[in-house]
Amino acid sequence: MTLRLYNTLTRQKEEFRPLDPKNVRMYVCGPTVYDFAHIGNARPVIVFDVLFRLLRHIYGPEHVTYVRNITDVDDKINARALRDFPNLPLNEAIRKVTEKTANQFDADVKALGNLEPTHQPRATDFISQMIDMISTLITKRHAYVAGGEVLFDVTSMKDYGQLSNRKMEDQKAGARVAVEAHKKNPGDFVLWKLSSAEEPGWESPWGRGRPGWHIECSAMSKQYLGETFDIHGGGLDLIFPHHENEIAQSRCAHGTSVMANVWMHNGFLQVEGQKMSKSLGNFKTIDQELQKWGGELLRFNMLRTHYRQPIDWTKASLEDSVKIMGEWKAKIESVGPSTEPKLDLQYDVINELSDDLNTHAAITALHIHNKAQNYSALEASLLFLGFDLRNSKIGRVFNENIEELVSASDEVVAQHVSARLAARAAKDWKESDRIRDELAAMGVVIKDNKDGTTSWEVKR
RNA sequence: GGCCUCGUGGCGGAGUGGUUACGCAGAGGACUGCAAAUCCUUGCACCCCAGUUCGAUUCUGGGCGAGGCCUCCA
Repeated sequence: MTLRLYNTLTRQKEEFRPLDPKNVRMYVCGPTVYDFAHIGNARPVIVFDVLFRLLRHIYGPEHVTYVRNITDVDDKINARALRDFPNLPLNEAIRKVTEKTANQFDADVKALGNLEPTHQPRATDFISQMIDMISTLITKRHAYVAGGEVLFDVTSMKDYGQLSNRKMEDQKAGARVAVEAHKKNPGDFVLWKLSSAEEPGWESPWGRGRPGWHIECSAMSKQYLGETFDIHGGGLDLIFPHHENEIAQSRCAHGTSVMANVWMHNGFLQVEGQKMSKSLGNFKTIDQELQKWGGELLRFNMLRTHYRQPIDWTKASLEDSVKIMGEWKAKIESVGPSTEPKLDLQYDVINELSDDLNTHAAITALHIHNKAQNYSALEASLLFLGFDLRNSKIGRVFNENIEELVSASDEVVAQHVSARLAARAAKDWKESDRIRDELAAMGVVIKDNKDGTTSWEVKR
């Protein structure tokens, strides 16, 4: 089994060779918890969960460490805290905001069928490690204190810009990057900044303040995965500046030539062909989409597109997914109760995933198992990918929608169905069809089964 | 301006130097009182131009087009 992964650092697919097969280490940047996570936030979580599953399969579950952080120190959180809890002391208000949204995130992610990461650290629990790292950077002359901030000096690192392939002099300094007098170079970034009395802060050698955005990931990855590890993942937008700066911090602090061997980035998500934004009114939270479609469906829809491609999140595509998943669920259940389907995991699915996580090709393999009526293999593969269709509600309309679509109670539907059965027994086709039309008007679709019974389901 | 993606049939979306992607929708058939569901069969493609090649959708160059990043936005 050869696992090949596309590495942003080298811009090509490479064979994956862990530093230590007994402890394969992966770090993924998680969300900033200032509000409900949106559907775009779900993409890296799902994509890297599939990679986590694949690594566990190849190296053994106990030999893979997966860290996904939660950012709970951020100026947007502060703003949210002031807005939502104006009467509480700021630190308390912040904790309320981050607890609520972090719990929501956990619930969302679980409903999407993701395994729990090995560790899910919060930035605020690692302030002292960040302070230590910043001190080291100052000692090694990679950082300096100026204007109430500790700044990283990008010229102190010869190959800064390697990941994003950027040279600082090419950037439109002055036009896009604010030139601030206290910075030695426009590209220097904040490691620590002082807080005013109203802002949250921690004591440090440089005064009461808070960490910059990038240092937390450097500190937490060091804590759990060491100075050098295997895979670092996140969204495309994090390549610059976040990941570039993480690399700078970690490598300069530890004196290493690499931070992570493989850097992986998922593509962005659009909604109905447009960028998702609050101003366009097409902003979708995971929670809303879960209510509407259910976790399995969102997960499936996400994996139908290769992780590096942009994905267009459309109703049409979701409905397509409903058809596929609904059929598979029916097929899997048609063979009776599950008996150890895990034993029937086929090579083809693993093989496709091993080619840079080609989930779409893996799904094609599932279609082929379905076609071949190999439902045990189908179920095994689905379980491997995180789909438990037997316990899902695919094919059923969700929650409140059922009320909208079916304008009659179950009893009324049942009365119609039995009246129609009687008409059919009497070969009164006209009456039978009339009742069927009536049911259709209520939003109910009739199926006459081979065994003479009639079943119905909600019309989509 | 700099850096980076991508352009495949009605739609979604893989992949490949020569041979069927796959799914949805469409068409035909089986089954059915008629339908639905299911099963079988099937039409439809690789942005434009030049080059390399026996042969390119796949490689190289150019063009056109779309998107992202350079703003603590996954």
